[in-house]
Amino acid sequence: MQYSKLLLPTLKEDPAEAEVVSHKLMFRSGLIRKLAAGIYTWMPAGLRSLRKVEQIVREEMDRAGAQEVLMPAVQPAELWEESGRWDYYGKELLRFRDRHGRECCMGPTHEEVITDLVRREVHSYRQMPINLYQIQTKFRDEIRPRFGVMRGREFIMKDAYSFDTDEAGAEDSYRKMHEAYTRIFERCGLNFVAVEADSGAIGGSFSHEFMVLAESGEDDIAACTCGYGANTEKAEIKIASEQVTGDAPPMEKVMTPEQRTIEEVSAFMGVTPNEVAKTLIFETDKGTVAICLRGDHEANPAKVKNMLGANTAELAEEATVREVTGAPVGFAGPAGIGCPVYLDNALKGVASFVSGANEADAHYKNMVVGRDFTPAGWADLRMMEKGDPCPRCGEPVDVKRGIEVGHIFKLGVKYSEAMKANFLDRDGKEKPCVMGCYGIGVGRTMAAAIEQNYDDNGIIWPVPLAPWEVVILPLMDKEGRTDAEAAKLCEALEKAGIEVLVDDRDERPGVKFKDADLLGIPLRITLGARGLAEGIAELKERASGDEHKIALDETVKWATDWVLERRIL
RNA sequence: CGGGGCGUGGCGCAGCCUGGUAGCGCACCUGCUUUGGGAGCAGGGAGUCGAAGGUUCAAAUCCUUUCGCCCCGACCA
Repeated sequence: MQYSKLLLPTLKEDPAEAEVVSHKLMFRSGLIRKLAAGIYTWMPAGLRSLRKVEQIVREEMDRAGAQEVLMPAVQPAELWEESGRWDYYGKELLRFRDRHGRECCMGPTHEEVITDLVRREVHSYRQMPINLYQIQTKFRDEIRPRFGVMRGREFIMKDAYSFDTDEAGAEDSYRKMHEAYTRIFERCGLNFVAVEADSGAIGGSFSHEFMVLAESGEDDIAACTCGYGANTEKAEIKIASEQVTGDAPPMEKVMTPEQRTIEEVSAFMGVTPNEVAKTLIFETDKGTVAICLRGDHEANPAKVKNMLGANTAELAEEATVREVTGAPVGFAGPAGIGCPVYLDNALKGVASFVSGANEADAHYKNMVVGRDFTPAGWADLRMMEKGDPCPRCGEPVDVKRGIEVGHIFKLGVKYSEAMKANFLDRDGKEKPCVMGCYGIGVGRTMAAAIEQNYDDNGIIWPVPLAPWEVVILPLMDKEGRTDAEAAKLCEALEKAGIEVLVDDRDERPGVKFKDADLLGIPLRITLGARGLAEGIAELKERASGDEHKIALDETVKWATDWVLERRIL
């Protein structure tokens, strides 16, 4: 491939709008261009990498016995009404009407479509297990798209759906996907972990997320040396559940004008934040509740939802807070509040604490559970933190940042029951299919690879994802020998099955070096007048920076071997 | 949606406070020189200053409205 004929526009400067490394580098190196918020065009070089991720995904899905299909992007509202998600899915679902006034949406996911397909075509246990997947454009009207293709509104996703006759079969399908995902991310050259996760809006009984470890990740994951890993919103916190008691003096009201935050209140009262209980008001579809946590802990809405069996749980508006507490925001407390109060288990370790008095500018001290108020219940309601005990082995966990590149769910019969995707079993009885669904963000995986592999000069592609494996830089010379050698070398390498980019542009050497680094091609071959005079090519590895002077007639073999060793199959 | 910020040649920005000629760097085109880490000189093309109203002799600049985009919070591959 000749650079001079490619649309590969590189930029010297970072785009003003980009924040994270992968977004900056994908933009600067000409891989993507933006059309609108969260909507991107894949440029030729970017598409090559994207296709490589897709191809790895495709090969591993096929290897796991899944069959590729391609479903429509536009979906009729009726299916969503049937599953119950037309009302439930919210504004993220882009809805519109066609010319006849029929309601439609852009598919954010395809459980409805696939379930419809399977209920029409699969009627017997003999046709299962079956796993169908596609690699297709999804649209989710995110409130705030960001980080380039990492959180776009339109994005490419691989989604797979398995159908089994029973639980055991479904678990086997799930395990196969877990294995396939592990292979996929290994082949992409990524450093990742699979962690237990909350199943959220998709629903279902359990799920795992595949997380690429990177500082810019949007998720916190708890990891333990014993092998346990979980999203911190999912991670179960097991602590001593014995209530600590002490001889606390009677509860006493203290005036605390303008002291609202935990820091302010604890400083004012002369206690540490873990002796203060913070009270948060949540509005849920099961009613308004108050959650009490130790002052230094963070509330976990996912656990609040799960405790109540609610679909939604959001921090309440100021008006609601005033209504239940009778005070401005900042003075809520468990005693005398106008809604049920649930306490986080960690408060069992606090004999008496400071908390809001549900009155402007006032807090109580020496507050004791049971004596001064009666909670509606105790539960694990907070985010796991670094140092909390591992639920499996009890050792302290570490917390790291991760990018969610894949998520697998065991769905059970949620959709098949709602949409009557039934089959006749061996015993002649009609039963709902047991489902699983499995997603991979294809573009996000590519961006995650960049987040994990870059330096000041640009991208450092893992060989399996690089748009080209080798770049040849013929430097200018008067006789034009370097161009001729480059063309010869390119042809020979391509014949050997290597993907080659020749920078045949009429540019100065510095420009070619900079662009080659920026684009992150794993192996660079420089052909200059100096080297040619000695009969050598200069090879440089992008990742390590190691340089090798190789005789011209051995270059093809050397480079081919180098690349083949690094392809992960 | 709440909070903060930005819209000026393709990209990155200055100019706006204190109205009066639209400017800089990169990129682009032509020529000459140069050629091992983003060259130099000369010449050139390209902007209804996001849009619409208003104030004014005069608006990129002041006022109003509106659209778009980015960043911080709640959602997710």
